[in-house]
Order: sequence, then structure tokens, then C-alpha cells
Amino acid sequence: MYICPMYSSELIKGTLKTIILKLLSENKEMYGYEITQKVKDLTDNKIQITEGALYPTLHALENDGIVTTEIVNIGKRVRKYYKLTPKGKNSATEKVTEFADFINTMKFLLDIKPQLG
Amino acid sequence: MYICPMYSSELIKGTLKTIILKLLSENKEMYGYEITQKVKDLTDNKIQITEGALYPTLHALENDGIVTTEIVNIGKRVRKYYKLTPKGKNSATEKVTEFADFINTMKFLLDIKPQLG
DNA sequence: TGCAGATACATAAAACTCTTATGTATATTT
DNA sequence: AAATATACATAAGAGTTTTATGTATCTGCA
Repeated sequence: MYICPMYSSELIKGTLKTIILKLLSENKEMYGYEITQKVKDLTDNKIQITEGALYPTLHALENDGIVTTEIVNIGKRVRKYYKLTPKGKNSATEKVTEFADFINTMKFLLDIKPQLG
Repeated sequence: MYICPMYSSELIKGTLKTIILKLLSENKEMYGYEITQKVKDLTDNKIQITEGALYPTLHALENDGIVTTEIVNIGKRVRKYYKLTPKGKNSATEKVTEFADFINTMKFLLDIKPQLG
């Protein structure tokens, strides 16, 4: 069985909220499992969000008023959709902006050259 | 008193080892306090490594054979210099390469455009 | 000369985030 | 029929960082 090359877990730490907020800012509403698959697809399996990390984070975002939820029945199964609040939209923008700035700082600090392609 | 704008602490998580290894790969040997100041200077105060994070990390690097240490007396004070081992040089290269790749993935995922300037 | 701030190390408790493991249940594919 | 995928959830443990504390020397300046 093939194990895809993932980033070391410490690298991904601290980026989970940013990723979730960005996806929600683009998709109006998403459910948890959908988020994990989207991230997996978009990153060519390099970033795989685990459920143990995802669900507690989503619950925290709800508690903080960043997202609201809506439970939808799909046949006999349940989906919980998450949607950004106005406050959440601001948070999303801020988080992504901060991360972009952070990337530039790290590129300078680590002397990383931009790549062609 | 002016408080400089730092990145949110979660953003910096997981990057400490990479930063340390990169600096050591460029400077042959450095001591702990020097590392904190260098990072502060190079990032315009945006990244400030705390001692409580730095020293345990340096000790872990030593235990893992990534660095060796040399204690030097400066007057009546003591400095502990850290230097990469051959294994550590490989680790430094790997960590920086991995981070560069990670940055590209995140830029794509977060749809971050390259900036002019 | 005395005091603040900088230099320089270190550790420990607490907080925070993520991994790993486990649990429940339905739907689909082989 | 069984394995895999979908879909939620929580909890113990691991790992990293923050915050707090401790020790000690050196420098600048008022």
C-alpha cells in the first residue's frame, strides 16, 4: 500500500483554522467531511486533516461566533453544514492576510527563492 | 509603551526548529541569546523567540545529535555555543526544503498571489 | 553609586493543539 | 458479505509553546 508523502505534522500546526476559514469564505457553506476531502484534493494529499483535529476546531469556531451551523438530513444520515458569520468573514480575511505576511517573512528569513513554473 | 505587532503565536508554531537550523547552517556557531536577537532583527520584531521555547528546543537538538555544544567563558559569564553536526546539516537542508514546499502548497490552497516589490 | 535594562543561561507548570484511538451509524462498492 | 467510504463525535496522550520564575553578570546613565 502506498503512503503518500505528507508534511511533518509540526509544519501544519497552527494553519488549520486559516485553511478552514479560507475554504468557508469561498464556498458559503461546507460540512466537516467535505472540508477534509477538499483539502486533500487541493494539496495532492500533502495535507490531510484528521477528524480528531477538525471537529474540535469547528466546534470552537462555532463557540466563538465565527461560524453558524445547520444540520441537514441526507437520507438517514446527518450532515452538519458550517457557514461564516459576518464576524467570521472578517476573521477569514485577517487570517489569510496574516499568513501571507508570515510567508514573506519566513521566505526572507530562510532565504527561500521564488520558484519558476 | 509600544508593543510591536507580532504574528499570532499559533502561526509560528512548528517553525522554531527550522529557523534555528537555518541560522546555524549559515553561521557555523551561535549561542542561544544570539539566535533570539538575530531572528528579532531579521524579522523586524515580527518573530520573537521566547527563552522558554528556545532552550528546551536547543537541548532536544543536542540530544538528537543535530548539534554539538561548546561552553565559552566571556568574562565571568558563560555562553553556550551551538554548532551543526554533519547529520544536523542534512536536517537543516531537509527542513528548509520541506518548508519551502509547504509554503507553495499553502499559497495555492489559500490563493495567495505573489507580491510586487 | 545605584538602578534599569540588557545579556545569558535554565527549568517547570499550565495552556494549547494535534495525533491516535475509539465509538456509532449509514451508504456504496466489490 | 465484507470492505471501503461517508459522516459525525469524543477522549487520552503526546508534543510544543507560553508564562512565570530563578540565577547571575554587564553596561549605561543619572
